[in-house]
Amino acid sequence: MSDQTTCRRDARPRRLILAGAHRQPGYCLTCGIRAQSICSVIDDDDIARLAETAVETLALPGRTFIEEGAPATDFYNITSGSVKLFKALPDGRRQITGFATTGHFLGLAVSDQYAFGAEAIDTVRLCRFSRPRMRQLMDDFPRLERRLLAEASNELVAAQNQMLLLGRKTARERVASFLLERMREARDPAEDVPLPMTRSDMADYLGLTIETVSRTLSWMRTERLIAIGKGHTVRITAMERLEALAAGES
Amino acid sequence: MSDQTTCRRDARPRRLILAGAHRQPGYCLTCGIRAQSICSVIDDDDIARLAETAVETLALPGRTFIEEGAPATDFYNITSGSVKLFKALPDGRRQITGFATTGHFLGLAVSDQYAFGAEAIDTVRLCRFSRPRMRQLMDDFPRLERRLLAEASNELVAAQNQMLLLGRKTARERVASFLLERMREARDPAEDVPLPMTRSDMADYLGLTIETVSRTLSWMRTERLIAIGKGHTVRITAMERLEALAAGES
DNA sequence: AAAAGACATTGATTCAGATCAATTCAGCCC
DNA sequence: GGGCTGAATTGATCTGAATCAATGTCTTTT
Repeated sequence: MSDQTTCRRDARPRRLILAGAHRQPGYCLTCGIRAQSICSVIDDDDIARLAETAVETLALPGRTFIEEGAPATDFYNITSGSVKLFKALPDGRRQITGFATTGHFLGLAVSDQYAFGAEAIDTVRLCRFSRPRMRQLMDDFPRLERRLLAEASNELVAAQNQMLLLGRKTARERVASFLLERMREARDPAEDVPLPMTRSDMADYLGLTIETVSRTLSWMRTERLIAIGKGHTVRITAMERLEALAAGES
Repeated sequence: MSDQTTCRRDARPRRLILAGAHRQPGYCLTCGIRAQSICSVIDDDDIARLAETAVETLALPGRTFIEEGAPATDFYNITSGSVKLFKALPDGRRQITGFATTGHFLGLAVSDQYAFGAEAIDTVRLCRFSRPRMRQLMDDFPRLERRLLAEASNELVAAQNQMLLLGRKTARERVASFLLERMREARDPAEDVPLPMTRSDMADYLGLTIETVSRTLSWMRTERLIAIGKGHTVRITAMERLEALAAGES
């Protein structure tokens, strides 16, 4: 009976992915707790009521599943994979406003249009809700609303950090900040930081060009701050100095 | 008896400013509706319960009432006046992440430290809550939580726009975007845009220097896009061209 | 294994905006 | 009105990152 108070459920064709579907790590939709954890607000009755509210979809790498400016009809929860969020100018200039991974919510707009686009980096599993359904869910599960507020607050803090980076940091400081952010994001055992995105994505995230990103990474290598590994990874070899650089202390 | 369902209340020494205190326009704390409007979730009993939850404070121009990195003990609602929010680097470089005016909430942090500083531009009237009190309020009034989520969503959209501006727009595009934003913010009858902040604030908001801001405004004047008025105002004389410039179409 | 294409690095040059440096202007307070 | 002070403008020069241009290095395909 312990499963009755657990968020984890197996996959079925059309269902609400509460968490941990496909045996991958995930977050409870209503409380934000990791997949295997107990989630007291959800029981079998709740799950039966919710079963038909969401559609599971798959987005292949490179697929833009949210178009900037399009009518904001749906709301998404990322079940696995990672996504880049961006805004663009008419002449093609692009700013990546953030990366989102497993457990993140997308499409929370007050406006009736999406304010940003979203594109799959690798293969992404998504849980899609209609907007009225989402409203219903928030009414039925107040903890969901609290969870969304917490996530929005965190994103706001991240956005403010990014504004400081884009408005006032040098190229070296930007790249250092980015590497440390990636490290914290992907809490691997070692200090090997995975960089699954291209140089172009890094540049569009940091407000630089691909050449400057590349040059800066090379400079960091010659300065023995990092070691550039095989297959889009970087090892930080002088954490203290990199942190000082990212914080703008040099 | 119609006052029982109205948010508007007169001022008392220590009280929750629900809205419209001091006969100034304001917003209902729980529903976000303007001062004079009906707010069905608040009645006299609620008001009695809430009466002692907040402290009204005054911040004089230039006063920093939230210190970046300080323990996040309080939560604020701006009752009147305008505020600049900012982050700084150790060497003094500064990024203004936004301006907040009447009705806005500040200090909504998941972390236990403030992620940004806040300084009064003019004289600011504030309604201050302790964090536990705020949590209590959110439990008692679910609409407050919804209101905060809506505000956070809007701020997130604004933050994404600002990231695009800081990462990818030219100085001219930045200043044009800023003027239009100010115009929309202060929906005056005429096209006279008030700019109460200094050139230094504008520069720190747009990721530029004061010289570049000044030069760009002068250029816009010679190009007959704007007319610079007396006492920190600007009149937009070529809306279409300015909008095209802000959108990056030239 | 070779070819093709995308992605990444490195070099040379340019330029938008920063920095340094005077003025000029707008409030203020006697 | 006449200094006084901080803010704003304007000019001259410099520089960090962009742009232009090869070259090099992975991946995928066949």
